[in-house]
Amino acid sequence: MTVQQSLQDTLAQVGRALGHGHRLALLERLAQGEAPVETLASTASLTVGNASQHLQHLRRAGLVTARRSGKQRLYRLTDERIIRLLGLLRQVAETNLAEMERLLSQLFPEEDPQSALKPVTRDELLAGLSGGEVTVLDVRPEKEYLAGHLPEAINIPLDRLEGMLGRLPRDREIVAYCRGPYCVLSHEAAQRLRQLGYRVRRFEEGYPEWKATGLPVA
Amino acid sequence: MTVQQSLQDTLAQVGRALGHGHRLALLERLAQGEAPVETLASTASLTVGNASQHLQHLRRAGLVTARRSGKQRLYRLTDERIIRLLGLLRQVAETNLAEMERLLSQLFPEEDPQSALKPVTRDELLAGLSGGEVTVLDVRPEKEYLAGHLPEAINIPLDRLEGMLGRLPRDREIVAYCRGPYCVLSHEAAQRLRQLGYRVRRFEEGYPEWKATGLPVA
DNA sequence: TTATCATTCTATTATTCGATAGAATGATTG
DNA sequence: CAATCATTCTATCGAATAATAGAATGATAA
Repeated sequence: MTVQQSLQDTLAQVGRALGHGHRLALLERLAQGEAPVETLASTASLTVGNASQHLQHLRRAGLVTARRSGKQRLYRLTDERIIRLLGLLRQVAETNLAEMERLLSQLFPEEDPQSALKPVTRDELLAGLSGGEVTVLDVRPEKEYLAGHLPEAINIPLDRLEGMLGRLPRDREIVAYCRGPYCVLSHEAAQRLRQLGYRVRRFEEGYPEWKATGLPVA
Repeated sequence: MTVQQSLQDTLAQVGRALGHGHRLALLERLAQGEAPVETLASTASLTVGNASQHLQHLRRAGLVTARRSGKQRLYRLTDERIIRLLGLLRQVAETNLAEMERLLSQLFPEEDPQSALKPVTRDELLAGLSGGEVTVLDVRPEKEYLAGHLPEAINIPLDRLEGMLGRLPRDREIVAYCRGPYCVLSHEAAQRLRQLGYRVRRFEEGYPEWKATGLPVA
């Protein structure tokens, strides 16, 4: 076994860590911020034991680390670059696998590229923000909002949407975002708000991607 | 099984494709340019049958495609982004896994960051090129050189180094590059040339990374 | 100190994956 | 059309991986 091969095997260990849906789900949740095993397990619909094992796997691959806090153990991503890695994985999959296209059209049925409802790109959002023309809406749970959010974003968790309409402007364009490109919270929110007469589009990325590119967060 | 889970499983398929040393070796060779199965098998030290199976795996994950040419089947990467993906994987592994550090210090023993021999970064090379101060040396096999190389690079395959010294300047700084960050050809060349009195350092990346960032190639 | 709680560790079992050898395919050459 | 060549496909076996349940750890709270 040459050094070259050992290097490749070590790299492969990182690749293998990305090679299971449950681990990707855990990473996606961790991209929102650190969390204890139980939270991670429940958002990924896993038993605690199983989640723990997958987290060990991720830890050995250097993708996550943990710190103690009371009797909990809080996991977090070791590195901002892991979010970029996941983003690239998505891009490569989207452009090269027909299966991805099929699944995405299921997830976001009416967002074909011709539609006026197609998601807002990062550049469009930045332009709208600096021009002061848009209101930014964060529809994630309050806990995730508090751990970090886009500048000047208003937080209305999806399940309290109807009760907090007062905080949204009727006359301005609203851009809703949530956890990431495949998160449906902002999509759902945009649909419901449109029915009520608001002008809303969803952001095509999420909070983690925004943060990972070095843009300001609050 | 929700759509979200299917998406994650599909992404995981791409991750899993990166999760085996042999497949990473195949991808690395493919990053130099398209090649038939036999070439790929021999550079990765695999039997043709085994290489073929791994290539099918990569194909299903959307990372490679093939075209016929005569009775050969030429494989290539589907996407420039795959090179960026591999680069990120490396970066994440290097910063988070102690094992990587250990292996790299074995591969490049005298290149500690304090040394004057530490590799040339992309920015340094670009500066040297535009200033016309450096000679660029490509030590890959001629075939790979002909498939694409850095602008104004001189090709001297490592195994013909001593016979072609006449093409190298004695008074200018020489920057040697090869297949990628973990390729030892340029390292080996630099060592041998230094013994002969040339001023040589190696480029910290390789041809594929140069090309993938959109820099000009010949 | 004991009890409790979050988490990890340790089998166990079922499933998937990787390597090999040999047959099958399918394009090209004589 | 037969022979050859590059590659893929199929079947098999051994190795690695994933899920589960239950025991063990180790920090905190009573």
